[in-house]
Order: sequence, then structure tokens, then C-alpha cells
Amino acid sequence: MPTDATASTSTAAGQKRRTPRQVAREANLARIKDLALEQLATDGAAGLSLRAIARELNLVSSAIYRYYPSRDDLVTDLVIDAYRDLAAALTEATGGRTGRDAWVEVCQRLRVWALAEPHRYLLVYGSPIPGYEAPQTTVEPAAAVVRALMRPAWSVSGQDLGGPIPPRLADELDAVASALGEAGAERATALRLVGAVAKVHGLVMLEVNGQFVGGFEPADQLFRAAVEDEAERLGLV
Amino acid sequence: MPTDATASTSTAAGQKRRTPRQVAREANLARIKDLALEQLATDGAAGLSLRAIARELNLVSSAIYRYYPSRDDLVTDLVIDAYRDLAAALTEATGGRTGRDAWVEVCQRLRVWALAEPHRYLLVYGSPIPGYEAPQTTVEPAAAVVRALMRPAWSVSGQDLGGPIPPRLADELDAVASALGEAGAERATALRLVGAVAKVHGLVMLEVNGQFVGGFEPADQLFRAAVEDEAERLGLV
DNA sequence: TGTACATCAGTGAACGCGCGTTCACTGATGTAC
DNA sequence: TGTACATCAGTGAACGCGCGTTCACTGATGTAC
Repeated sequence: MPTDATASTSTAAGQKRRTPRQVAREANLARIKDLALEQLATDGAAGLSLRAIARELNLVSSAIYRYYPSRDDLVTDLVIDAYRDLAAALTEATGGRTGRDAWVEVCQRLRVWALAEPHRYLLVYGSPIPGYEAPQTTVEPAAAVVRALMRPAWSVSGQDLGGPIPPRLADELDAVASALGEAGAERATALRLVGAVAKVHGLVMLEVNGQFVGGFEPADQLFRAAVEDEAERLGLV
Repeated sequence: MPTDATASTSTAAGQKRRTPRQVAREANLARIKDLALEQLATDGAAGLSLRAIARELNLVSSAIYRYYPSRDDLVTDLVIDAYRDLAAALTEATGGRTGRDAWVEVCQRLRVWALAEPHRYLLVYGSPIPGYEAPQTTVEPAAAVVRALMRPAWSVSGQDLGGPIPPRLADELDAVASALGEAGAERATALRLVGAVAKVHGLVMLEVNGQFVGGFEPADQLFRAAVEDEAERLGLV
């Protein structure tokens, strides 16, 4: 896929001309993903069906295989998209700033994103999909989310988050611990930081699962209070 | 079902004699549930299949309908069992005690139960099962868990948790808030209490989903620290 | 610009599998007299 | 204790539905000369 999505307005923009076929292909890929997301919302990840997508596209069921070699590849695409979108939202929320305010804002952005796209949030952070094993390709996008969420609190210790970070908070814990160790911080600090992230995800998960909230105001208050609390514990200013 | 499960040793215990048929029926019900729990662990709630259970019992598929009128009824039974077992474990952990220590212990008991039975925990607190709507029968068992978890912190305000409580923490929040209001406490206290419960469930959920923990020690430390922290915030002694 | 060849999106049929649920039935177990 | 009747666990066939994936194919679109 050497083409990109730029230059849609200018008619003779460059030599990267997309043929009608390529345009149609990209449009169909997008439609497939859209329909897959709809199914995700309706029937959950386990109910995602290639045949149903084909049906809704007025395609014969086998035609989907021109776009995805298997169901799991579709799922992987959706997973990566979700991580990327979320990471982008979080990064945008802080604009690289650090400290207490940035921390509060990035947490709230996470909550807003999750409430707006509950099925996508659950796809990556909810109960695992029975037959599906996430491939290596999802590791870096997942890590990007962790990095974006931790950055405001992280650089307080004067250390920047660089390099690849494993997606699971467990591995993350080790990475955080050792990096903080190099920076002269204590293991307790690492624990606290990971604890803060865990708490944020935990609160959001409960809310998204509908286990938690009737009206929005109490959850709003609760979330904000919890996040500010963590800010204090982390010593953010 | 007017019989019970007592008096298995004494031969002529009472007039409540169970016929061989009843004994066989109860045994089969238990086996069905066991196999269902196995499936839950393997394929998740969405993959729970009556036919597969029948197959493993060397029964013809339709025979299952002598025990459960539909798949959803089986699920409901599993849900209620899970709530009951969890509530019993939590109640046993405190023995009715209140205060800081009881709070810490009941939280840790919750975590231990969830880690020991992740699929059952996820069945009731994880992502909702696509086609399934929990019936009214599950309300009270779910409430019992909330009650057991909150009790150590609750009675500090000198108020006992009585009467039926709705299972969702949202409704719970209202119930808690109004009850605390009657007891002269502030809404902020209610928020804090519900926040504490949310945090506990959140941490456990992340850990159960495997999003969180590699080795057990850091999670152990983290969980304990978080729970003790909440105890302080709640003013428990 | 025109022609020959290559690409590749979409077709249609099929394989082999799964599922929940209904229905008329058989035959062993349980119960009332 | 023995007999007649009622209960009900389990049978086997069927209905109607779903799924992922493979395969040889057609025919429009794209490319090289």
C-alpha cells in the first residue's frame, strides 16, 4: 500500500495517482470496517461475522476474502485502529504538556473516548475474545496508549518515555520500575504510577460495562475526584 | 423441589426421602453446571452450548431440555450461583466485623475469589453477554455481593445495610446516598464509598482480564496499597 | 492512440461444521389403591 | 404384597438457521509496448 490519503482536493496533485480500482478498494475496506464496528456494538466481538458483513455490502460471502484473508485479520485491524485512535486522542488532549492538569485532562479524555466508543474500548480492554490471539502487530499501538496516558505523570520524574513499551501493564510495570530506578526513583513510585493507571482503566471499565452509572453526574464527580486524588499521591503539580 | 441435600449419612433420617430418580436428577443438574463452567472457562460466555454439554454427558442434544427450558436459563443459574458463592465468601471473610481491617480483608477476599474463578467473575462483572438479558431473579443475589463488600465500611457511619439493594452500582449509589443522608452523612461520603468499591472492582477486573499482571507480587502490593488508601480516605479505623 | 496481456474484484457452488429448539415416542421408575 | 396407572428422563429425527473458508470461474480495469 504505497499510496496515502492526502491531496483529495487538488486535481493534479502529484504522481501518486490512485486508480479507480484503488479508490474503490479503499472505500470498501472502510465500509467493511464500519460494518464490523456496527456488529461489534450489536453482537459483541464474538458475534462478528464476515458473512453478515458481505450480506450487508450486497456481496457474495467469499468476496470478503479479497479484503481480509481471515476473520481474525479483520479483528486485528479493528484492534489496531482502536489503539491508534485512542492514543491520538490522548496525545491531543495534553499536547505534550506534563504535570497535574495534563494528567487530569488525559484521564478525562480517556473516559470520554471510552464512553463515546464503548464497544471499541471493550474490544481492546474488555474480556478477551475466546478464539482470538492478538498478534505482535498490536503490541506497539497498545504501548502507545500506555505511553500517552502515563506521560503527564511520568516526566515529573525528569525522564521521558522513549522506545517501545510492551502493552500489558505487567510488563509495563517492569519497564516503568527499571526506568524510574535509573532515574533514581523508588520502586514505590513505579507501583504508584501503575496503580494510578490501573485505577483509571478500572473506573472506566466499570462505567462502560454499565455496572456503574445511572446518571452521568455522579460518575463525573467520582471520576474527577479519583483522578485528582491520584495526582496528589503522585506528587504532581 | 421440596427436598433438600441433608442427611446423606443417616439411613432412615426422615420422611423426606429422595427417590433414585431425584438423586439422579440432582446429580445431572450438577454435572450440567460443571460442564457449563468448563465451557465458560474455555470459550467464554458467548460459546456456551447446550449441545456440547449434552455431547459430553453422552446424552442426545434434546435431553438437556429436561433440565433447562433454554440456554438462557442455564446462564441465569450460573450467574446466580456466582453471586451467591462470592457473597458467601465475602461474608465469611469478615464474619460481620466492621472497620479498617475488615474492609481490607473483604477486598482481598474478593480479589482471591476472582483470581481463582476468573470466568465466573467475568460472567457477572465482565463485558455483557450479547443476546442475554439478566432476569429479575439475579437482582437480589447481586445486591448481596454489594452489601457484603460495603458492610465493613458502611456501618462506620452507624447505619446497617438492610433491605433489598439494586445490583447496579448506579442504583446502589442512590441508595447509599439517601441512606447516608438519613444518617446525617454528606453526599461526598456516599461518593467516596462507591468510589472505593468501584476502584476495587476495577483493579480486580484489569487483573482478571490479564491486562495487568505478570507476576503476582507487584499486583499484590499494589492492590493492598490501594485498598488501605481507600480505608484512610473513608476514615476507617 | 491502439492492442495484447496481466491483474484482481466479485461470482456461485460447495464442504463441513456448529447451534437452539420442537415433537412424537419409548420404557423405566414412582405412586395409589 | 401385587397390580394399574401416572410420571418423566432420555430418544431420534427433523426444522431452520448460522458460520469460516476453498475453489475454479468471469469479466472489467489497469499496464506495457
